[in-house]
Amino acid sequence: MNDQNEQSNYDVKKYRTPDGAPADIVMFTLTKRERKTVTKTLPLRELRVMLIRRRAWPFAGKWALPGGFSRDDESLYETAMRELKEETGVVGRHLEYLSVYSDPGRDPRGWIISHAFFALVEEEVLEKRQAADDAGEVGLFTIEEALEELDLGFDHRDIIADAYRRIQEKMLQTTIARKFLPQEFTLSELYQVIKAVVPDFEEPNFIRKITSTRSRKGILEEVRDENGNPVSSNQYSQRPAQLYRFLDNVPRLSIYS
Amino acid sequence: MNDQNEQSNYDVKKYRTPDGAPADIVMFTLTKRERKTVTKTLPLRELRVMLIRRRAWPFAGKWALPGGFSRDDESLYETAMRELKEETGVVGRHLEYLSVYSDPGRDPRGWIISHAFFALVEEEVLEKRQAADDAGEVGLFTIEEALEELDLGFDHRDIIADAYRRIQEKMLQTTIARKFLPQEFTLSELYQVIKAVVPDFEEPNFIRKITSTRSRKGILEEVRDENGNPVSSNQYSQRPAQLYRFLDNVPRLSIYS
DNA sequence: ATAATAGTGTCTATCAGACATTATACC
DNA sequence: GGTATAATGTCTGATAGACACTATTAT
Repeated sequence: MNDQNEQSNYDVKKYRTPDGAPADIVMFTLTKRERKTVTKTLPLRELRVMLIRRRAWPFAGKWALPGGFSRDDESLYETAMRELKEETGVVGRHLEYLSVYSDPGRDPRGWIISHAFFALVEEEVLEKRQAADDAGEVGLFTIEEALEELDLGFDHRDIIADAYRRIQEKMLQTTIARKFLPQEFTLSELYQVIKAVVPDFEEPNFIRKITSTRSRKGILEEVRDENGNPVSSNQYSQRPAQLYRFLDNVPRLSIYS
Repeated sequence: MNDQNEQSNYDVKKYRTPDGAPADIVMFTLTKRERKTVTKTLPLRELRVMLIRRRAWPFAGKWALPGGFSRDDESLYETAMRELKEETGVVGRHLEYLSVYSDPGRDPRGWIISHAFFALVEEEVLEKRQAADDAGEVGLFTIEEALEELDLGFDHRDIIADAYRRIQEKMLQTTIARKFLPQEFTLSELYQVIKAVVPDFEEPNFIRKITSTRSRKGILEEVRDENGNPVSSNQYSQRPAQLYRFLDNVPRLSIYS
């Protein structure tokens, strides 16, 4: 029998092995800022990324993504969930795998292969959390700040750039907008959320397209009360606006049809 | 000074580290089979996955994805390129990252975090290669065989299922169809390639849509000779068919517009 | 002539895109 | 009444979807 066919002959330490496999999390949130105007109006929404200031070597003092090393009893998804909770206090939000970062030399601590995730969180969840800890060590930055102004540790600028591209794509092709909205929302709110993530999205006939084109049936439904009457809200506008909620249907997109 | 701020105090071996970070490759190819008919006709095209029969423990004798461990002087993408070449003889084809597989216990050799890639290769490249090595050890299987009939090693069934979903999505949303086609091709060939990967794709007006809708301008262009006359081919049909080539434009897709 | 695949005509309903207009509130 | 946002009307041209029809070759 071939001696490679025996477990007892297998030596897991024959070659050098990685020094760690962390999960790093790009946590996106939409901040809402009240606007002081004469009449009711939508708050300003801005896409922001959470960063923490590093205390330890390497890159001590620099801003970087929250994250930490995976353990041998958990999947990387579980690592990301755990670190998200430990480092930022956020629990159970949308968390999705992005990519792996493995260029030799990317981490001065050794051979460290990092797995990036991105999370989407409503601002309210963060506000509770932030009050609870050391304010100077956690920051919410706009994408422009994170990508152009800050000097980030590791290759985290690349990771954030990739995550931004991914979230823009998903914002247009899926219904992840729901992660930044309450259960029931107006179409202006939805439009504003999309534009906050994809600034060059323009759709003058947005309301009509989303409400009355056959090909988009199944994305949204009107909210109705127990008598079947449409429910509207005038929280953000003079004239009340119809409330909608997301359904689970996402049309299949194709460049060929 | 905080003692965590010194490189000299950093111990990379304080915690258990992974026993390896392999790259596994889901190599897709479209096999072409001549059909014996009275007249000229397109060959049958079928999507297939390359598997190798394992020689060593674990899962010796079972079919599994080609792949191998990453080294500390290369990125995982480079690992995948190298393994693709070493294990299958294929060089320089489309190779793209898929996802990470890290469930505890997924590999009996230890704590091994696997990185799946997928590759797209024309059949011709494989044919040259296959003749050159031990025929029994390499196989090309249809997706149905790989997912339903074979008993694969590791979690490779899940990986193939994920890769299949991904390639179906990309086939409709990008121009990766070009990876399975010659530089210049007819619209029937393109349609056939799409259907080989996404069997339920149906578009009766395919030719008209791709050639004469404004919103799809920039995907394809007609091949023309030095005098500007359209070039056609009758390799696969009685009546010659116009040849096309891909351009670099891919329209941005959105469920909202 | 016949068969086979490539490609166009044609018709209706739907959709896109651009503006104008009306509707419903608060002030 | 004035103002702000929500929603609809309306018009033109483009597209979708279905089916019939014509075109170009090999045999």
